Amino acid sequence: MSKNVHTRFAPSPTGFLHAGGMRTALFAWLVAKQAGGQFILRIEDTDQKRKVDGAEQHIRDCLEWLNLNPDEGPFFQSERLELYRQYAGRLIEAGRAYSDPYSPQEVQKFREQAQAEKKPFLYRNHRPENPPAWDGKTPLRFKSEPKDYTTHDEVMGELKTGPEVIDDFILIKSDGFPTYNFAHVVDDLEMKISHVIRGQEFLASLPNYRNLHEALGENPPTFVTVPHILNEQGNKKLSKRDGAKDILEYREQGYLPEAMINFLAALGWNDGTEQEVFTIDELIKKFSLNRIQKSGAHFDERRLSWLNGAHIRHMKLDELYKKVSGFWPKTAENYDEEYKNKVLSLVQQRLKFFAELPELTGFFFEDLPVNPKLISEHKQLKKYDKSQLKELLEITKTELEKLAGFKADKLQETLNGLLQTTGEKPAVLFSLIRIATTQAASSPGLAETMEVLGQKTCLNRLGKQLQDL
RNA sequence: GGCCUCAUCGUCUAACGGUUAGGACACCAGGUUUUCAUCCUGGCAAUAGGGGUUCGAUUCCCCUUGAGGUCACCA
Repeated sequence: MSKNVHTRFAPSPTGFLHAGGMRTALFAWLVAKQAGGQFILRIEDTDQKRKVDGAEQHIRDCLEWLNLNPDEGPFFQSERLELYRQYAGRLIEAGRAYSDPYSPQEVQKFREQAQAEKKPFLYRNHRPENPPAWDGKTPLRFKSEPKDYTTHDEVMGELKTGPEVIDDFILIKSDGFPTYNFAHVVDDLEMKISHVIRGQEFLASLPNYRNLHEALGENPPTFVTVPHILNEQGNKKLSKRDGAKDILEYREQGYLPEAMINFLAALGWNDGTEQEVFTIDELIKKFSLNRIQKSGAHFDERRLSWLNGAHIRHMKLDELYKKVSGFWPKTAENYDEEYKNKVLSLVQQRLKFFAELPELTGFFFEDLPVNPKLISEHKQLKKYDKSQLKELLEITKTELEKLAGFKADKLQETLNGLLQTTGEKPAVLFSLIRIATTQAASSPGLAETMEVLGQKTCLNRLGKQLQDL
């Protein structure tokens, strides 16, 4: 029998989201969508000190950008304190929770002592014999029952652990807020979460969660532990302080959500075939937890960039046109849609992300100043005298002036004819014309570019180049 | 330090115990009458080390090494 699939993304609002958190959200979303289940957003704001203004909105913006919209939520743990108290009451009644009588300093001493002995710290070694009744002003501890576990994880497989990893962790802090360890278990039960999908940092705590589930008399969910994404150097888990980028920076740079999703999904997952580029629908269909990689993966921005270019190339022009609207150079505002569409069609195949658009298309919208370096540093043209270049441009100009109908195929004919009459190689003549008409280090095909620029602009620019020679 | 997890080209990865260890990114070279890009062709490049088990090991077992995580009134 299959249970209803409920997954959740449960970040704490402590800053921006990076690729690691975003991928966890994506996996949870994919699992829910694939099964026709529910994807729930839960904000884990139980640490008031670390809470950052705007972080929650940022989380929603990220999800919205990638279109991973929650079916339920957001729920806020800070608004559910009563619920955690109820569960805590159940544990106290069952004799499975007790008041922690030590001061933080005392606990710290125990910890240092354990460290000095090169042993892991276990609070339960100091478990008080007759703790006072819990008054809500001290931490409430879980009274664990250390034992062996074999825990099944959908990614990691069977995990065997001994009693030494089970400890009396804090359920409710002295400020009245629950810890993550307690709150997430309660919420996952209450929200009927079927698959708990989260990062590797929680792997070591899994047995403790099972112990808590047993104390509550509840069944654990399916555990899905996703390995970390490492930074580009590969020596650290991706983290904010280590220079990981805010995921929204990629939106600002003009990356496509579908490319980002493709990239994140393929970072640690594959479908077993040689397919590299996936649509979102394909991912929903093909995603599988048991093909998630067990080892961490390096974040490789070049791969993201390639993938984004690939997705851009696969787009229909009018669709692409809508997406790039905010990225044109300022000078493009005087030009109409038809013109910009033509320009876009010429650069579509060389666009990696939209922020490159101004650099790639600037010369379509304004006359760039003549840049003598384009000739003086050109590997062929630098060998020519100015007078020679001048002559070539003069001939070109006269030919183009005569031309009626400034179309790419006609232009190509004319340009080919010029090769004949001048006896020059394309590497010389075409480069020269291209530089004169664009003043750019690179451009789309010469004839196509000239057609879009139009006869008047081309002749005008040839004239300017001639004056400079 | 204890415990846990992981280990194939620089990177992402494929390979029922039997493959010339495959693909992709990146890089390099060539081609598509200029540049950049696309596209095509080719090239470089990996099973961390050592022991087993087996007719045969990237694959199973052990040890070593390396990497990551965890041992908070953070999540």
